[in-house]
Amino acid sequence: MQEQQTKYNLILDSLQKLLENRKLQTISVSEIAQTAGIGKGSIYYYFPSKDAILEALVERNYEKPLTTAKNLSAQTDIPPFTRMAMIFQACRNSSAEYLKSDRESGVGAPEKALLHQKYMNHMISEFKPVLAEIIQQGIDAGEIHFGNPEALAEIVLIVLTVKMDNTIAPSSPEGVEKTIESLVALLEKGTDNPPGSLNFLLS
Amino acid sequence: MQEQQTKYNLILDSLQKLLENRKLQTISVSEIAQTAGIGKGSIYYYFPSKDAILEALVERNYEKPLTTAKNLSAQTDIPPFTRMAMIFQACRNSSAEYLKSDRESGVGAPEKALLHQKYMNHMISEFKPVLAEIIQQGIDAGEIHFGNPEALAEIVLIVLTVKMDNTIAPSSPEGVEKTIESLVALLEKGTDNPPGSLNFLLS
DNA sequence: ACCGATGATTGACCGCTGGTCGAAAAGGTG
DNA sequence: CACCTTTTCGACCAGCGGTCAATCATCGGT
Repeated sequence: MQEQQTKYNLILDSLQKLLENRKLQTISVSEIAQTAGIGKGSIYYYFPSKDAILEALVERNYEKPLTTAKNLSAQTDIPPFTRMAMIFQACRNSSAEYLKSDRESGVGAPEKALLHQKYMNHMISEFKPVLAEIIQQGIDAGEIHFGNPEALAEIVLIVLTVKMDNTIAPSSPEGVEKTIESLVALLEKGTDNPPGSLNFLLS
Repeated sequence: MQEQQTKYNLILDSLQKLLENRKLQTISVSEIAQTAGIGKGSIYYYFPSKDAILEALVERNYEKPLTTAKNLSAQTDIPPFTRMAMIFQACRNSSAEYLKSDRESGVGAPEKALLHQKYMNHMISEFKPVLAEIIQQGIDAGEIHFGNPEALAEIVLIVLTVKMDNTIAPSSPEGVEKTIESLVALLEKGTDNPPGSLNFLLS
């Protein structure tokens, strides 16, 4: 019918909508069902648990930026640092989507811990190999000097993710920017690149 | 009586014990009460909610390493990098205490998200000013070259905490070590210090 | 056109939870 | 002893995540 999207996605949509101004613990499965306009039992036909709904939502949200990042790793004509910045932008955009609720509404981020932990987990583990590959290419091309590309990718992703999420050590937008600037400076100096060669600052 | 420790601490002890091989969500307040050998109602006399018990437990566990770190910031005779390493050790020891359960028992770290988030939050926000102060002293003494000591402290703490917690992007113990080694290398290079001047590797 | 099978949908239901509350015990002071 | 405050308690409550037998929809086979 007019529903080309499966009920599976309908449930995810409902949870996402509810998550915009409520914390997870206060959202009941019955409520998700009600919002989706279906019976509570149906939810357990598509998902084994409430937790699994959240997990699926996280995965769905990072699908797009992840594939663009993967495509990026093949674009060897673009300089590695530029591609790193592009991945950073892709992440920032997609994370902004689920985080705007925290910033706009007064909810803050009291206990969406599970959500945040899952987002960060997904983010770091999925993007790490892609970013490591790009760094490796940079090393091979002599544009980056560093011993362990995997570890470097992890460090960068950890700091970026934590600061962009802004749940764990929350600070003002300017504070986030300062930290990221310093990360960039550290990165440039640590990989024998001149200041300004890494340009993340487009937000 | 023989109880010199208040009931407040008794409750924290019980939660800590239960947390050693169970995830938080499966531990009920009644169970904590039972373990502590008191009535369930008494728990709500000392704590406003289940969440508050966890919060208090986190704070209690980081009390000791935090004060030693604070004392360390006054010991200006010790070189800054050495003091950084000492703080790192203090953190590692105290975090090891609450994490050993994850590593030893088969529980893994499926959903203690809240616990981990709270630990990391506490850790980073409390240690940051102390570490920043030490870095500032290092800059003043000409031993460290970096623009923004606060941001540098934050970057270091974020990476260390995330990797030591090992919940968000879990990896093998060797993987953790590799990442920390790379962080040290990045730090040394980024602050114009020779390789080996920062020595974290005593675990 | 009818049937049976298979998959999808449902809400009443269950055990249990975090949290409340009035009563009662314990403890101190005169 | 009486009196008051601080502590302790467990029965109780609304509501939770999750289950399940019953129902409904769809459709290929005859």
